[in-house]
Amino acid sequence: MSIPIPGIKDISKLKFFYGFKYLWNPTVYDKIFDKLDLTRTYKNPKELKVLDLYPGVGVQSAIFYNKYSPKQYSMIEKRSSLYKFLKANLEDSPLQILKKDPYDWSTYSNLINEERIFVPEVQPPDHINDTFLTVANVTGEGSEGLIMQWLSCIGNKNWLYRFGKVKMLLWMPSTTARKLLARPSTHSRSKCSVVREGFTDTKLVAISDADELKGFDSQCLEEWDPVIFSAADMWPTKGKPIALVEMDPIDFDFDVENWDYVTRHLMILKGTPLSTVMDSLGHGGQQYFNSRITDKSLLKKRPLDLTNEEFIYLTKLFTEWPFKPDILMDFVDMYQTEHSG
Amino acid sequence: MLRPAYKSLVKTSLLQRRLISSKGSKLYKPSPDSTGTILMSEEPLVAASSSTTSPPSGIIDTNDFSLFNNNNRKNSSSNSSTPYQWKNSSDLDFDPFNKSHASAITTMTRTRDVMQLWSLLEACLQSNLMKRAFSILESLYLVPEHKQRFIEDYNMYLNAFSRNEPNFPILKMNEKLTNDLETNFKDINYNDKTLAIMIHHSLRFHASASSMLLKPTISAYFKMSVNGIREILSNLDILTISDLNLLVNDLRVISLSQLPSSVKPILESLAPSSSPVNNNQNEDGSKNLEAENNSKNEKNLDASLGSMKTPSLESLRDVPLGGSTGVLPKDAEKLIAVDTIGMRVIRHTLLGLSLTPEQKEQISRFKFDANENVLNMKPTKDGDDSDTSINFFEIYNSLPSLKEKKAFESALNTFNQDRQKVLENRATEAARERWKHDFEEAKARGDISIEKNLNAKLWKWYNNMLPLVQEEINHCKSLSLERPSPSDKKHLNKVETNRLDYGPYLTLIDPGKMCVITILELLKLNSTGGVIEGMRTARAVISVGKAIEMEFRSEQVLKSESQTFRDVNKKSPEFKKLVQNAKSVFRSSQIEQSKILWPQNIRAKIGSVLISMLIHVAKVFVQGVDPITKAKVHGEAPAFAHGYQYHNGSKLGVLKIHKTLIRQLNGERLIASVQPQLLPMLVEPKPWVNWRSGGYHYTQSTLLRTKDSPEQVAYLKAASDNGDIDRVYDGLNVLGDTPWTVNRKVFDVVSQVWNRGESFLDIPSAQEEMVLPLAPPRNSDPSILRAWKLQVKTIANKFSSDRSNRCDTNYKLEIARAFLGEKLYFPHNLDFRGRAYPLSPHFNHLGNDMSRGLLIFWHGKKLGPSGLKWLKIHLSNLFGFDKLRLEDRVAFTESHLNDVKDSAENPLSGERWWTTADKPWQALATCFELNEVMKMDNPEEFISHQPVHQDGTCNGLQHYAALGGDVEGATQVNLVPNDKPQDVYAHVARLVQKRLEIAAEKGDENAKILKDKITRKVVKQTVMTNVYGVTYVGATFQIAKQLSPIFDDRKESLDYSKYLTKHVFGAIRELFHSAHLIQDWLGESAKRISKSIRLDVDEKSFKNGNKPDFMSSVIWTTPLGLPIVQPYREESKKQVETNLQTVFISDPFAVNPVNARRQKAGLPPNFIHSLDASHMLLSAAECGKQGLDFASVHDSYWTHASDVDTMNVVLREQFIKLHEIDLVLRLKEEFDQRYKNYVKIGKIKRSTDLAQKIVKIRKDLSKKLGRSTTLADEIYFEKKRQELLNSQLVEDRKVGEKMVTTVSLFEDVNDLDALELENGGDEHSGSSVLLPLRLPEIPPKGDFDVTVLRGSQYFFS
DNA sequence: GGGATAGTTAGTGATATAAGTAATAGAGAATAG
DNA sequence: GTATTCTCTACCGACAATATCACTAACTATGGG
Repeated sequence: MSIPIPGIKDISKLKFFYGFKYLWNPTVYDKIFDKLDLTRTYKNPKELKVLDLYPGVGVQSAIFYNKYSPKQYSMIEKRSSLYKFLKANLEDSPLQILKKDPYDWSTYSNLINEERIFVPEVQPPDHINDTFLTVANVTGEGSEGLIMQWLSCIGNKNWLYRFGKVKMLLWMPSTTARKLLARPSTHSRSKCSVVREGFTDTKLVAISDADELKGFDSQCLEEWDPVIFSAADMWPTKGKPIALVEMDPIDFDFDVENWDYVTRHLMILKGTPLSTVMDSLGHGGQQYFNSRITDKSLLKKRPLDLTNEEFIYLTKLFTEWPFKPDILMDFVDMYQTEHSG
Repeated sequence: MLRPAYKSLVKTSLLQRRLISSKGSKLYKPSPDSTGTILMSEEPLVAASSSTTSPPSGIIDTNDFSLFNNNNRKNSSSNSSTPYQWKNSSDLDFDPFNKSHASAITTMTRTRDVMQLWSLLEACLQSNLMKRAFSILESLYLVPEHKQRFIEDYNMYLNAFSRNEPNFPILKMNEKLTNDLETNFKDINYNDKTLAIMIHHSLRFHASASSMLLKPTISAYFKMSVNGIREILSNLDILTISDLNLLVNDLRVISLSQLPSSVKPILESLAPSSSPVNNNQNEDGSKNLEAENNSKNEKNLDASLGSMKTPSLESLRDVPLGGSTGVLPKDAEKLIAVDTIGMRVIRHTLLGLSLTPEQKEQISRFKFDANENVLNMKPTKDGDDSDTSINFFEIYNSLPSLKEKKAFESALNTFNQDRQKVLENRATEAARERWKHDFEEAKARGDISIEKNLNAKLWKWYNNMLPLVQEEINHCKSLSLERPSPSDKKHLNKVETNRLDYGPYLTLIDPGKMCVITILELLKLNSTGGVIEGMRTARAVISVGKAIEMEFRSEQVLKSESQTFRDVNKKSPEFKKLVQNAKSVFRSSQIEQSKILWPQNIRAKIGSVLISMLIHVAKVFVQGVDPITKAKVHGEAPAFAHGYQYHNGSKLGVLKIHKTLIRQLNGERLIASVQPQLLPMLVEPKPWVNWRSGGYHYTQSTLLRTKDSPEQVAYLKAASDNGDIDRVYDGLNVLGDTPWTVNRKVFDVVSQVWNRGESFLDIPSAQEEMVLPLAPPRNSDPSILRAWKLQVKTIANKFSSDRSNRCDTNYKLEIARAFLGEKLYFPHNLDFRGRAYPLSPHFNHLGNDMSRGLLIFWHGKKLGPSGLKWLKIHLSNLFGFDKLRLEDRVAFTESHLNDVKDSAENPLSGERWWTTADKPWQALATCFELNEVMKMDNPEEFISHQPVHQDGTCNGLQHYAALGGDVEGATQVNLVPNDKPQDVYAHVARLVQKRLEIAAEKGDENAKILKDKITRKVVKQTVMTNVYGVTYVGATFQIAKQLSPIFDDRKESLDYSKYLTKHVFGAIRELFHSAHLIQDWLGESAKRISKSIRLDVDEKSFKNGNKPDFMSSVIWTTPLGLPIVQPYREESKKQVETNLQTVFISDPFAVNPVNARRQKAGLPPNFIHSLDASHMLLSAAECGKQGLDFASVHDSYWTHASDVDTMNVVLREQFIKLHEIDLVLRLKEEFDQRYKNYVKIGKIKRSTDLAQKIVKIRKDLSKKLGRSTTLADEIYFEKKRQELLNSQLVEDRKVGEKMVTTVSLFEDVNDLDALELENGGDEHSGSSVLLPLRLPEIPPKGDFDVTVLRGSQYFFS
């Protein structure tokens, strides 16, 4: 028995949410799932537990379920109209619909620890967790921060990543995908792409606008060979293009806090060569790094040009700096309140 | 839950869209057809025409309020003596008094360019870059609007040229002038100043190479005079005293009587004993000029000279005549130090007084040399003070007779005049000297001492920085010489291009001074702007730039002063006074002349250049631990580091200060880094005589703290030039003339507490390190990590705010220490509503309780019959018992006399009763006095210095009650006599309580829980801020803060607060119903005004034909004639590139649409504040007249205990005077007049006749134009109609009368309100039309008779 | 010497930045449609 | 013609985002006739 997939006529009645968009065309989904070839990772889909964050109207959820029939498929949807929509469509299906807020950390601790509704299996970090998959749609314009936070959770090995290397299929605005996937020496290279490089192996799977591809590295594109669909295949049809990425955590071993500080500060002046930019790390930074960096050609590079390996190297030097600044004090207090009754 | 996108993303993009909206950029290049009138920003944007044509009338020029006595609303509009000055003049221009909005758009665009050019011109001339200056002149000449004033710029140039080339022959100079004006600048005519320059040049040339041509040439120049010889001679910035001496006494081409009165006495005394022969001869010729030439300054000086004795010839005989004109002083600083004459005389005077032997000893030892004894700023150990300085206050107090006191003060004043000059001009050098001194001392003790001693370190930095600065200046100079034309920028790299921008400015000031200023500024800014150990870069670069500019300005004044008076050597104190007076008049005019301010971007650039050099050289020794070897490592690190921090994803440039230095700063006495120019003054401030002359002697300040708004300046200047705000000056001058001194006893206590480093009252303790909680493991739940981060942040912020708090206290204390025993004054100016503030930051009587406790009046007055009572009441007030009957307050103090005694005698070791007061430091000060009084047999004889306060009870509401004639409200705020004071807050609390009880009975759960928790304190802040228009949300937070101790859960407390706020608002509205009606009226009026359109707005400025930018701000005139312009407009900020980073600063010349929301929210409080400011200034002026010492903190008036009764009468009378006329009605009439021909966009029913007519006009028009019409088109035609109607030609007027426009149709409509559709009405058939702007009817006034408050003793108490 | 074209640059506008939305949430105005 | 989206949030003293890239207009330089 397969689960009915909501059609465009049904879903177009719903009003939209701050740029939240999703692919609705099942044929495109077929292509995407072919490309993903999930059974490679999940050899036994019957044991798979899927957590679907912001499923929207559940098109993807239904297709996924029909394809793989996982052991558990839980959707977390807070927005009332969408929740109602899901309830109505999937009333009698095995898909679980939970009205909780995916933004709230406590949702997960409740779900997993207290209520024990959704309990994934902890697996060692030598392979991708083959019984737990996360799927999310964070295409809303204001929700980019959430993606970045999830990324840093990979670095912290907390949140869902305490269960091991959990794959995530993540819908996001294509601009966000471009930022995340930027390679060194490209215009879009930024801190978050270094983070992505440091913690994950990420691939572009699908994108809603062929024009957007020019923002990505051509070599990578060749390798990824993403599914390209048109704006008509998503809802709402107008608005900014979206992209689907596949995100696998990887092994890493460096001092995350210091690395975070170093990358953050260097990427501010990302066009300034290391021969002058190091002072922005703290009092006398340039002098120190000049004395420590042995490969002088590195000094000619700009932060924008650095690979994560190079950032890790700089971080190592940074942590060995006797006069390094206090990285905890790296913020300003904008809101001093005065005046009391 | 996912948040809506707008919060983060869209918000920023909108901000950005706005700042770069096409408007801003287009303004740089005005379309060639925009031909506005000449309206440079320093020119009155306000009707120049009206002020010249309309006779001064109405309230502004009348010295009493008799014109106000019209209490009848219906009558007053037809009254011929209208309350505002401009009413008479409206027949000339169709809107004569407001050129600021619309015309500004077309003219301000160029103003911006001109301003930049000016400032550059001035800079180039000062740096002797004559070629570049000339090319700037050529650019300026091309600006058509500027032609009228061009000659002034040319004069500036010519003068610099003459200064540069003193040996340029007379004839050649004449040739140059002729050539310039006849070929280069054809349309320009010389003026009298030009002639003055030529005369000055001739005289100087003659001095070095005597010329036969001199006399004929000079005579010729005088004959060429445009406005008379006197006009030429009045250019004292050009002609020196010795020039005048030559002209009068040697060449005898002019007579004494033709001289400006300020210098006449000096020249008289310089004259050979036989009186000038040709006196009468010339007098006739110049008589007719006399009337018009009498400038305000001269009048003022005449007055001040009138009371002064002219020096006898005897004493002046040996004053050398300024015969030789020699080479100009290149270095004006040298001239400063010369001024030490007469100090022996002072010493003699002082020694002649009845002094103790010790005092005499002190005075004999004391060097009366202003340069060596500016202030007690030396970082000596405690207790040393007495050796090096004199406690003038003690000596003054110990003098037995009034006569001797007078003599003492007079001598002190003479001394202080010099010290003030040094203070304002030489302070940077003084700082430098001190550093050097400390360095040398430390050096003698060894290297480690240098590192330990802050000043020694600063000296090292200074020395290392100086060559860099000099080198940079050389770069700038050579670059400027290479490239005289500013547009010639080819082959320059980025650094050089920038250099070309700031170079001319940087070369103006002594490099050494710039180094000192930079260092001082950066130290001062430590821990500001929320940065943990450092400051914001943007703030730093601008502060340094501003400080440099300020230094430049005072140097300028000083330089020209010493040039003009350079040949006058002073021998006798009498003569000196004469010169001092002439100088002060001179200074006023000089300061006024320096109209040009440096552009903000230049300030930033200069600041960044200097700071980056300091970063480069300033090093500190640091210790660290090698993370690998764990060994202690020493090293040298830059003291400052430039970096960035993020806030909400926005970058913020910061300058970090090294921890090591911070620690050192915390332990130091920071006097070395106080901005010396803005300390309290040692002599009476220069009286305010016009809008930019008053306050400090050499440092320029303006009457109004304008928010970079040319509009505000324009109105202010017009009012000032018109003489409309003299009464504002009167009040302000009284405030400035009140002499103070530091309360030594309180100071000693504060000092002790401070040195202990413990937290005491609101002084936080001196912490070395902050203690942070242990970090949770990395893989903890994100929520736990977040909580920890938040905790760290909170602790760090607390730490940082404590430190900056302590730093602030340090400043206050050090300033107080420097002024121990001194007589000091606070120069004041006004915020844009007219409220007065001291100019000197950090330490003044508006500061916190400690600052106030540290200040007492210099003059003492016997308590007399009522003084003791008031002193006791004062103490009770300070303890918070200000809502008791007066006799009960007296009783309170009397019941605590033992506590008073203990507090005074053992302030720290005793019971510390005083620390339990609401305002402990002031209470302590009062205890000290009371304790002394109690020792007296006759308390009435006690001489008191303690200011006693009289505070209005909810002053804002008092004004509202008076405005609305609201009996109930008036009763609540003590306008009505009562035998005990009303407590508004308690009353509101009771009302809320009652409401809650009712609600609770109905079963309201919230009410049941809250009903017994309502205290005065809970509602106090909300009642207070309600006057300022606090919103529901804001009030909820306030109440939540009060409620938070009661409820554990923050969320819960907030929920209750929300509920409670509704009731509090309800209660306030009920109690002050009338006040709220006025508030609403003000708000509605402001809204309508700021949504209105001026007709003569350039119709092209309508980007979208139906959506104009609203440009009209709310403007009104206070009862004292001060024009208030609400400066709330949309901000436009730009990124400016500097050496360190780009900074984001607002563009002061941009003309932006008004911010209607803020205009609306601001009017009620601002209007009320403009009234309480008027009340204060009126009271101040009157108190001054009656010989009282007076000070104020907005609605708290201070005077001596003995004078409180008098002051109480004065302030009541002034309040009554103020409110005798209906101020709301007056405001409405002013609005009606000012915004007469404005229109607004509104909707009317489409079905009406009128709408049909409008549609028809539009159709016709549309046919003619061949496109659909817009509102802009309609505005254009209405504007045309108005122009025709106001035309001089009869035919035109006839055409105009026949013309029908969509607006003119409304002329016959009486009831606009009935016609107009309210927003969102259920009618779908409204059509957008232009309606004449109408303000809502004012709420009816009640029966309260304001005069009854004469008898209300608790009105102010 | 004049005009065209390629190259350069100054200036402006757009966008990204970090990463729990600062403590907060409901009204009122602006804008899109 | 209404509905959605955005913007505040008590007045004054008071005090502020920045780096980089794309694009364009204006200007310079060049090389060929």
